[in-house]
Amino acid sequence: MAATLRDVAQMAEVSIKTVSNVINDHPHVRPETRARVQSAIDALGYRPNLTARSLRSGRTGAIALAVPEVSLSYFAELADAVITAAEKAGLVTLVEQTGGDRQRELALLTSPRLQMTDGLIFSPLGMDNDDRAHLEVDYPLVLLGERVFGARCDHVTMRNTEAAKAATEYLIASGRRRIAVVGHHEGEEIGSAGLRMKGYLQALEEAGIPFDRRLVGTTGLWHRWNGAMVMRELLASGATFDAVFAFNDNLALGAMRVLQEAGLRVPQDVAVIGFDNLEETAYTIPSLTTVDPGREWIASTAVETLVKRIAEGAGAPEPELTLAQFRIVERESAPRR
Amino acid sequence: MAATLRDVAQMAEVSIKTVSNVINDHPHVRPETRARVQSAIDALGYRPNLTARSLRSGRTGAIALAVPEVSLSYFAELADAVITAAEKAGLVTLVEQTGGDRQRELALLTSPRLQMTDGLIFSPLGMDNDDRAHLEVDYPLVLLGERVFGARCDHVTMRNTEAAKAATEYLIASGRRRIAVVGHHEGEEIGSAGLRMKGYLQALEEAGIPFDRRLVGTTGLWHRWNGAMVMRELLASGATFDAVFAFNDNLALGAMRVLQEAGLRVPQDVAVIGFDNLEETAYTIPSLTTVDPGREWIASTAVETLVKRIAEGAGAPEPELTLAQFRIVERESAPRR
DNA sequence: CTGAAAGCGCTAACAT
DNA sequence: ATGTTAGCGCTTTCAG
Repeated sequence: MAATLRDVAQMAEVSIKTVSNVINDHPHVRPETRARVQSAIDALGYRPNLTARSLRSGRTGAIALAVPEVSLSYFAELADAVITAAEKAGLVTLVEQTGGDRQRELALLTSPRLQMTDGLIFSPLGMDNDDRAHLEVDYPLVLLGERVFGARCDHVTMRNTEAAKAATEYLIASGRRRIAVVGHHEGEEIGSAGLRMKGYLQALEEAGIPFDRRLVGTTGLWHRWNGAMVMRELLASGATFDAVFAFNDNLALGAMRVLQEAGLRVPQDVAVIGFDNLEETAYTIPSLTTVDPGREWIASTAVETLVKRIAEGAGAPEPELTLAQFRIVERESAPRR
Repeated sequence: MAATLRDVAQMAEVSIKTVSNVINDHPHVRPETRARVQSAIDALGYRPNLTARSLRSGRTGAIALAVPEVSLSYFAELADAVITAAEKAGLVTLVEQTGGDRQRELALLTSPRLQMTDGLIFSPLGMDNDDRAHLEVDYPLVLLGERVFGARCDHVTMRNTEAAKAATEYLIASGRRRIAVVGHHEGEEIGSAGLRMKGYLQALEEAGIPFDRRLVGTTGLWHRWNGAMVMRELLASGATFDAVFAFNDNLALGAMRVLQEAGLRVPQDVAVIGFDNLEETAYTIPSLTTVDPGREWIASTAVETLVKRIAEGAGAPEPELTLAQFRIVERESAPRR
């Protein structure tokens, strides 16, 4: 059996309170007493029981991170960043997977499993804007992503439309005029696809380039394979284009591979720009020009925001929407000029 | 303030114990009483306090998973599998990152943060065999990976040498004779590189193919970029080969890309086989033949083993070494014939 | 500066 | 079938 405060107190011949004072670095302990207590702690190999501490203090020292799947590159890198940021704040991270399934997402929000944590960082995929009432929960919650806007909780996300517009403008500035997109979701207004499409359209319009529906590649999923498939369709359709804006890096990599397979040179014949700045995009051949949506910043800001909410308890200020800075990472697949 | 057992008991006009019985599905509760309690629970929105339950029961319902980095594909997919398996067992998973750093790995083993969990699934990278005494801890621990063998704790891992031998034999059976390897670690005997190299050498020897040192590509890190670099060196060296066995999929993908860039056809001119069976290898072009080392099985077995240990407490049977079945996944980069 | 004692919310042994 | 009660190990008033 592990040693308890009581054991230490007994051994050091002081009260339990004094031991507690020593452990929590409270002042008002005579150096001499402190030393005696400390040696008892060492002798017994005492380690405070965090569960008991949690019960008493109402804090667990853990946060939950809920994502669709950690094995998807974007979420893997997000999880890495969140875990690292949480650790710096002295918190451990408990990872939940929802599979991007609306039912599981809603269930998670009221799961007793969350009781083990002080708060939740939540990246839904299956929920939509009509579900936003479900996000009014009685524990600290920070929302990520672009499935839901206007919920009464803190929300940290990226500037999808602006970033997509900038990506498109970047291609235009480098002299491209016929820019295909890959990853469109028909009829979607919010959500990554909808918002990025909007940015693309804005950029075209401002540049006076007519929108050509034949250059739109539609695909629900955004895995590498989908990018390849969509690009095959575009090529087969006979459409001509000199650049591709893929709505994420997986799509871009799949599309790029098919372009090369078809004998088209990237970037000479077709420039390719992605979105996400996954680590591996620096090492592909050619390396991928992409939008860094500020993933690291989002992760650390989400943790900071959550930590603040946890500290505040109730009676806190209004929830905020915070947007990350993005930047275009220029690499080989789409040089600036 | 959240409702407690007491509040529910008061509202339902029963004792606290009866409420507890209802919640824990104990028998000996009259249906009528049960219904009354249940409606009080619903009315108050009562949710059991897991922290209190933990303190009382000595179980937290959480396990820890420690990996180098969740953003590395292999560990991302491992984490996905572990989290999923743990969830099936009613456990949540707390993810810790060590960065593959020996000091952090050792520190983690004695971290108070583990107090929040019932046990640990640990995949070290920086530790070596001499550190195995550190794995004798007083909580349930399941070791993964191939950095440490013979420690006094359960160990679930893959058949590295056998699988590597089988991969090499597969290439030989398909008619290849000059098989390059990518990912060698000079002088390593255990660890993924050492064990896989051993399997490669065994296969060559049994087939009567002389070992050619010029076909060995050495690289400490196993990212895609390293595979590309090593392959460039091999090609530049003038060495000739008709197949490549890469010690993991990242290396294989990097190498394959460089081969194609150099105008060599995969698999016609050079066959490529990897190791890991990452999800994305099914979707590369060409798709990658690779060794599935049994990652899913390892994850679920690790969780099962840990659950068993947790249930047993002390006075338990000897720790076991369990090895996953592997299989060769035949895809385009190295057809069977 | 230190000690005594009251709980945090729950479970389980023991009573009825 | 249901009620009473003693802690799990800690923090934290409140006294001394």
